[in-house]
Amino acid sequence: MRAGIEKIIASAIQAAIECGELSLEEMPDPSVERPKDIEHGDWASSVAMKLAKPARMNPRKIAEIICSHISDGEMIESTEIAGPGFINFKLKSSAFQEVIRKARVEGADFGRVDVGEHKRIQVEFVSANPTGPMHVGHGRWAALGNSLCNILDHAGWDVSREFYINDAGSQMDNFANSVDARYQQLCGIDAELPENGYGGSYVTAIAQRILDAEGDKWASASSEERSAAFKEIAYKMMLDNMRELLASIGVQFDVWFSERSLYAKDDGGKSAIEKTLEELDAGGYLYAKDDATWFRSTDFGDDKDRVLVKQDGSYTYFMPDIAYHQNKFSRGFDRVIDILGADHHGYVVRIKSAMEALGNGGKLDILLGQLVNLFRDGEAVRMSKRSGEMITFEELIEEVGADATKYLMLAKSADQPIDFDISVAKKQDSSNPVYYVQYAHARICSILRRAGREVREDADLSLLVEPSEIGLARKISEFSEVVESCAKDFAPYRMTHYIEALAASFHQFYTNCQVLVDDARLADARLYLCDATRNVIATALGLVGVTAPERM
RNA sequence: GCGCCCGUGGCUCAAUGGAUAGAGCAACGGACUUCUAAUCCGUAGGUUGCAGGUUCGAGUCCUGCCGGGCGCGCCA
Repeated sequence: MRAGIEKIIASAIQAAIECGELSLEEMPDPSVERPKDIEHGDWASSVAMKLAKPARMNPRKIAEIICSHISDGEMIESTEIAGPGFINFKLKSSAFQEVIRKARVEGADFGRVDVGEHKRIQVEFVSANPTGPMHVGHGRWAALGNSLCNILDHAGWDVSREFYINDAGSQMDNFANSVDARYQQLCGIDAELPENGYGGSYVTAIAQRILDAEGDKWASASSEERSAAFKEIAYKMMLDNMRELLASIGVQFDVWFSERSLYAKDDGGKSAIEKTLEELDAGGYLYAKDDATWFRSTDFGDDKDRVLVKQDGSYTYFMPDIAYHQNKFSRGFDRVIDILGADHHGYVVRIKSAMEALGNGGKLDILLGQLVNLFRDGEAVRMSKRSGEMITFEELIEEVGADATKYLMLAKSADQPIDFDISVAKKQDSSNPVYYVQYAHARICSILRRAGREVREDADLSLLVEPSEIGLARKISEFSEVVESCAKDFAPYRMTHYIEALAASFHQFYTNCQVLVDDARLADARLYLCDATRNVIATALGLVGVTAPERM
């Protein structure tokens, strides 16, 4: 639709230039937008105001010239010049009828656009350490990443979802030793948690599961043997747990990437990390100081250089991260997105510097999300009353429900912190937008059931002339633009706002227009509109990762 | 101190540089013998933190303040 209007304006300007009424160095951007106020038409252009200076003319005069070259064609009902020089377009109702038809016929493909041009994009998100349960912040990234991927796919990208498993660092040993200590304690052996060990009750639960499955046979093994074995057992348990939890809320990953693979030697006897290090060295970005190896990230705007290989010869966490990102690009992605918590923002310049040094600058985007604070009845809570420990994402889902949790975590821009009030999120009333939009869907399904007949393909949509019918159609027509905008700005929250506006348009229509009326032709047209709306709500909710219930 | 993010009705948030700054919640007043009232309609509520600047046009961009969050390890 937008493209159509842009074309009309561009050719009108072209025509004006050709007959000498306008003189311009170059063609301007058509500057087409949706007016906020419906009084200003369906579409508007501010191009005349932008041309005032280069064309050295009064903007209203320019608007008049442009308008005189616009032929109404199939879409435009009328044009109007308003305010300082806006050109306002009113569309023919046939344009809306066409949108309604597409909205129903195209099903889950409605609103697909092609901003991605089938290029490959990878989104890495959640990537929670397998040494502890997912916290509520991870839940936000799960909701955000999943929805972003859905939207990018709808916008024509070839999307790959990835979870990076930090399974190689010293924290894994620490975790294994913590499980070991609990295991020994369960066996009646006097053992103490390592310093900085993991004290959470889930560690004891894992030890208990090992004890249940394998008995106390490990008690007599050497602590090295035990630790090595427990590391793998506990790791698998944690990973399975996360995988199941994420799958249960509809978040699936294409790739679970193990950090360990970056240490694996290839045929030439070198690991990915070693090769990345050599590549950086060949580029002249490394130097030695204080028995450590440093990366000259200040060359790329970082405020200090970063250590890659420590004095003791081991790598900093940053080193495998560079190799990992390099690996992503080696897999041929045109673009790569990391979703991280705002507490990692210091890391952004660093990793981007490394990618620039390795020739992949500009292809990496890092989406920082602000943190989630939990409340209950307006009071801040961090700890669970029951366990006395941090409230996990799993507990939150259990208490609030996956749909409401995901929706509410998605509904705010990523750079706004979220104050998530559990008691508010649990309310199933008008204060909760999740139910507002789901109710619209259920209401439509109810009408369709009541109708007792199929929606007619040949319904006469020209009978839809009431303001709330046109308003609903207009809202439906915006869908593909919202998809585009969300995809371009990596901003799924806009989709939730759109769904709420769409649901509101439907509820208004429902109040103003009886669907199942005696006039069968009118009823058919309205049923058609209902079914089209139902499809758009379901599709949009699918993009945000929330279910569209048929009954409530 | 330095860096990143944020300051918009009482509360939670919107607003690709565009027209009279919009929704929801809360408050108040209306609408169910009619397809789901988890809904709709109406009223009230604002100097967009402050001060400059750029622009035909600034909540939006730039500079400087004020206020809040987060981060500044050879931890991960």
